Amino acid sequence: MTEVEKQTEDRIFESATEVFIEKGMDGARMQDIANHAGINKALLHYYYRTKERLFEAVFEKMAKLIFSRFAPVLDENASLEDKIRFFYREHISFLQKNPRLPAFILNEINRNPARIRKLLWKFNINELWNTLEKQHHDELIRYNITRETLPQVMTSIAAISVFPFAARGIMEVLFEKSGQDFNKYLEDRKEFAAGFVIRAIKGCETGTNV
Amino acid sequence: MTEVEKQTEDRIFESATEVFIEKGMDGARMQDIANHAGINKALLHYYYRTKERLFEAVFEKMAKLIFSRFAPVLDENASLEDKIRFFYREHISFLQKNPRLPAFILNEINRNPARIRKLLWKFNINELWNTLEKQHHDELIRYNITRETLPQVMTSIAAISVFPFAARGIMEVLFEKSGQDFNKYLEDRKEFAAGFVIRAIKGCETGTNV
DNA sequence: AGTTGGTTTAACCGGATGGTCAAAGATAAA
DNA sequence: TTTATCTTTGACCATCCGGTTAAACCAACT
Repeated sequence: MTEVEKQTEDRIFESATEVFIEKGMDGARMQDIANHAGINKALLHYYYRTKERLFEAVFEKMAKLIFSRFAPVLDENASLEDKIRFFYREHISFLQKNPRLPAFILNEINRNPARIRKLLWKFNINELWNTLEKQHHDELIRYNITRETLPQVMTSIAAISVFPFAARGIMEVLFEKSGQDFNKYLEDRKEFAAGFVIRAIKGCETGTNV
Repeated sequence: MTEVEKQTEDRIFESATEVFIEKGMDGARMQDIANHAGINKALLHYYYRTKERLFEAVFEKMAKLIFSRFAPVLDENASLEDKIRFFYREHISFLQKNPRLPAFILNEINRNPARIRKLLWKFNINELWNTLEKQHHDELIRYNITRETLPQVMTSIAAISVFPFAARGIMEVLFEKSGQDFNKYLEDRKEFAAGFVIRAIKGCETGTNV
């Protein structure tokens, strides 16, 4: 039945997601995924012909999931500063719920750059920047952010929320040793990151107004 | 002869480094490493008994290489701001020469957290922070950086230089599409990052002086 | 030349792994 | 009940891969 079929296919997909995220494409075993889903290994190949295709399905879903989180920021009708605050609150909360996602994506990007190339090719980055420039034209000028420095700013913003998760393994040890709590750090980071970035871009305001 | 022996062992190590960095522990094949070094596969096991040990040797060397780059900053006798500038100049230059290192380290940390745990256990992070606090006590107070926010600041600093390399695969595509140059971006980033961070921490100076 | 000790190789081993296949089970239509 | 179609399984296969072994090679010393 279609009901059962969907159930099985979904269970496979979910199991594959867990195993792939934990072990990566190379480290994951089809047998592990089958065991995890409580089914026969042959059934994996019945629904997804090869390991490669199964992985592709998982990766694409996860990549879209993580990138789609960037979009809502643009829809908001708010000042640039408020958007930055909104972004960090949402984005770090999302990553708290999916803490292994960044490492998974970054690892795969490194392992197989061609895949992300194909995926990103549809995605129009120029349009995103144009939108940003239209929405916040005055603010960008006031903050002295040009077409040249915009990538610098954007990547810095992303770095600050993604890095702690990508380097989670190191951070947890360091925090443990210095008697601090990683979760508290993440919770605080939502506000800290926003303040940090806003101060950084306000710091080079042109003196024309204030 | 010892001369020849060293040559072989070094050639193995170098080949292993290249292959492991490109493919990761799981993706790398002993046969590939042997081919790359122009020797028989059995010879790998003669010098490094197992794949695990060979990888360990490579990983430890690379980890030390990347972390040792953080130390010289402390030795400098300079203001905090100058140290930040110095750090980004040096660190980004280093990563430009070893662009795949961050992804390699981060990936392995994710794959096998126990290893980095063992490695970092010797390394005393508290001492590093104490040193920092002693060297820049007044500046930290002026910038309102407390024992609680210091990790926030430090991780943000690291994130800003490491992230572009960890996410290199994405960035290159995006830059390519928007007609900008990734290398130019990295070159500019040495100064931009420093300015960005300095403005961020100066922005919450206590008003006692200025 | 013969012996010794370290180095290098070809050939091989056993288990893991991605993938296939034919048959059994289940389900709904006739 | 029979038939047809889709789902699920156990058994199996070919290949890959890390690792071993025994013999060849080679340099130094006697």
